Amino acid sequence: MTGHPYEAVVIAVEKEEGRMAPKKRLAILAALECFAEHGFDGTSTKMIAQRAGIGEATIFRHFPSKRDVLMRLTRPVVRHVIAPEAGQQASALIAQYPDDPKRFLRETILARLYWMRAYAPLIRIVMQEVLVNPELREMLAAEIAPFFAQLSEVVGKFGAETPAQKERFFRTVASLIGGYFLHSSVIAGARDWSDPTEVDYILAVLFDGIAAAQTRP
Amino acid sequence: MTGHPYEAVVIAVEKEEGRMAPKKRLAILAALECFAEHGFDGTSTKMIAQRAGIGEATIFRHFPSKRDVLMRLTRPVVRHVIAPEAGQQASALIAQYPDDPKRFLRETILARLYWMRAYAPLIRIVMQEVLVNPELREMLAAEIAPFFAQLSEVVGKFGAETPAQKERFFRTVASLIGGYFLHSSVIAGARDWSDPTEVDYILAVLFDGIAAAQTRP
Amino acid sequence: MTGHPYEAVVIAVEKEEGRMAPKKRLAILAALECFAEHGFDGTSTKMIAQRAGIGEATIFRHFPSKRDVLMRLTRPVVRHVIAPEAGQQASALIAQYPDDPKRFLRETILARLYWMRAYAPLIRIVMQEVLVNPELREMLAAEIAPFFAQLSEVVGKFGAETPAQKERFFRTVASLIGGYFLHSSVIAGARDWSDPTEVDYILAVLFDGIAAAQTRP
Amino acid sequence: MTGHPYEAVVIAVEKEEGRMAPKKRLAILAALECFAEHGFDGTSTKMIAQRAGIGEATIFRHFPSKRDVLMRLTRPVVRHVIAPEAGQQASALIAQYPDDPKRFLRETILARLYWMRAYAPLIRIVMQEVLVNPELREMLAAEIAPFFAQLSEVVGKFGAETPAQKERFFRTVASLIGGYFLHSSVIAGARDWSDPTEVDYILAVLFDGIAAAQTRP
DNA sequence: GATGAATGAGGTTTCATTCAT
DNA sequence: TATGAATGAAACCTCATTCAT
Repeated sequence: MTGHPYEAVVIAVEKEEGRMAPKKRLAILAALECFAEHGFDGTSTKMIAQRAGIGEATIFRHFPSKRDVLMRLTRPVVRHVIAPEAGQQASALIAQYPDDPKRFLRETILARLYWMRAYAPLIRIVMQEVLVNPELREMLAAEIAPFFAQLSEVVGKFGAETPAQKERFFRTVASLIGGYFLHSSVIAGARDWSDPTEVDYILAVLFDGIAAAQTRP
Repeated sequence: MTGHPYEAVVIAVEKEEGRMAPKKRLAILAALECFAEHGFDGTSTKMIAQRAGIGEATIFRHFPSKRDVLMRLTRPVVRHVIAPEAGQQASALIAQYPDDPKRFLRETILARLYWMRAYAPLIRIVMQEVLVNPELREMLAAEIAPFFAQLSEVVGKFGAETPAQKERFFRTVASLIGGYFLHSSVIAGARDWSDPTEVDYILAVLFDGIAAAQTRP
Repeated sequence: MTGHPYEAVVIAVEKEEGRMAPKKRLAILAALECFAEHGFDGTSTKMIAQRAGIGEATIFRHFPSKRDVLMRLTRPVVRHVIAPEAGQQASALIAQYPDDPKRFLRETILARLYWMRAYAPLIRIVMQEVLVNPELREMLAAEIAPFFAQLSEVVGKFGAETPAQKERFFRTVASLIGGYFLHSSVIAGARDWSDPTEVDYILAVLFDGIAAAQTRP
Repeated sequence: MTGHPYEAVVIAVEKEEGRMAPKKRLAILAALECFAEHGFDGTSTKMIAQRAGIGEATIFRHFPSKRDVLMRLTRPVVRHVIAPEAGQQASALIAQYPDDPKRFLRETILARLYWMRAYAPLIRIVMQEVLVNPELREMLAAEIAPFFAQLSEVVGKFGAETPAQKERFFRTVASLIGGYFLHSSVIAGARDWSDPTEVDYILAVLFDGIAAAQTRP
């Protein structure tokens, strides 16, 4: 993660597509920056090319369309970082805290948040685009499903046994994390936030209800 | 709310701007549909005009710009319906259930959801645009603030006393409602959903924690 | 046919689509000139706009695509001039020379040639495009079919009775006219040509064979 | 002519330029197919490269420009096959049928048609491009002239003595063959055609007029 | 109030071609 | 020999918006 704040994305893309041409790398980094600043529709390919210092046509040598630039950035980030790496971590954590699902949940959420922050701009764009782009929606669903499956067992320890219960469990946790992420990065991004503190609050709500959660610092 | 599913928006706008020309009404309804289907940037003024069966220029007789179409639809909905009407309801509910804040919260949330469903497409667009459109963000903040202020007292009954605690309280509730709304309208919109059932689940989580919530049907 | 050499095309298009905006007229005339000079693919919409002295976007207000410009020019010319007007003439000529099919054929061919010359550039482009553009091919086939049907009877007087014989008859005559048209306009366009003389030669070939035809002037 | 239907073109080109690199051969075959399907302007170098399974740059190692691909395919075909080989055949035929010019013409036309079919896609492209590409036009004129000169004497036997008469003679025959070729390959290509039958029809027209020709099968 | 006409600016994408390897 | 990478130029087309009627 040296050199460029989004270098991690390049690495993730390379894991997927193999070593890439230098200008393709530049294109990806520039696209990320532009998308983050102006949103997907607010970004033109010319913008990307100029920021990357490359010819506009070069983008289209490496990506068949502008839409594809977003997809090909998003998929590796989700797959290689959010999902499988998360999967590894989840396995490790399950082994580490076999009798403390609460602790396990805490660490899992914190790890997810860590990566959401690392890719914050991309996450925001995805959150926005996903409401309007079915292709992206399907891709996300496909990538996230295995992660959910893996967590299925642990979720059982919280009393969620039927698929419906599990779905609600995931929705609840995802809502709380997502809500916090948006609050802390979009609505009140200027403030200082302590992820562990907020996650502890979320967990307190989850385990003891919101009233009890207020007694936390 | 007869005639057209989004007629309610027209009524809300008329409360703000007075009786409107018939073609303006058509423009609004068409814009809502288009925005909901393709997002704000994915919608062209030509698209709106065609769906409305009016001339493209007519849109600009009634709205100074495309951006204003969205703003002038959103503001009345938020102001006249979500916020103040909600305020009235909130006052009534507070009076009605002075010693049962839990019940009060339930009714309040259900009422909010009722209106979210009535304006579903607009809500979705706003959710999407708010991430990328600061003007919209500020407008929303300004409209929602008084509503929060009004609820401030009740929130105290749940142990949220400091501003920070109140903010977290609101965030938590908003996240859970928002998450449910998206789940039930975007991700799994085809399914049959029972708002009261799901709200009861949310409340169970809020009051007793997620494990206890699983014992519900 | 005053004002502009291709004015006739505008008139034909207007018969089809109703009175047109002045800039649409300019666009059509410019498109014709450009197509004639550089072919369809060799002509850019920018070129057309510049020659017409209008904005490029104006072309697309009146025609959904560049391809459509060609189609919408070609169809009226073929329909209103080559085919039906030809049909009227054919009827008149049949009536005029009921017992002189040779004379009838002569006048018909001469009239066709007259119009081919009037729209020479368009005819050339169509001849070129038709080999590669199936849409254009189908359109032409549909427009020409009724004309052939109408001539069917006269053709019988030359001994062509079965459909196969009629088809060969048309092919033979069309080949000779087409060959002459290309020779006189593309291959040796600079020379002076006398259409009546050449048509008489063609007819001589048709009626007495090529050897006999040589005795003509 | 095994391996690939257009192999004959490769052989003709090799007669001109010597044994060629394998990828050049692939490029030629692919170019022919693409040109035939989409026309010259409708074909991109990328298309050719993809169909040939080679790199786009490889085309430019073997041909200085896209335009040259067409020219370097066309010239050998015309020079080595249509014209000189035809010349040889013509000499042989003149010797073979010194007193039967009609028979001579029949065999000559049939031989020409045989080769037109062998190079059908190229012929079609040339027919199309020649209308818009003066360079190609001049090249063709230069290649065909000697062939015409050689036939000049025989043509005299049909009564065509002055240059003007000869030119008309060639035009007439070329028109009828060209018309038949287009009819049988483009307009009604799906049907079964018997070249000898149709050539006999053409000859009947040429020698006895169209009415007499109808009595043929 | 309503709109057809018009457009400048800019969008994404394709093109034929060059060059370093 | 062969090609992946790269690109300037230009292609077609769309956009939000103005204006005369």
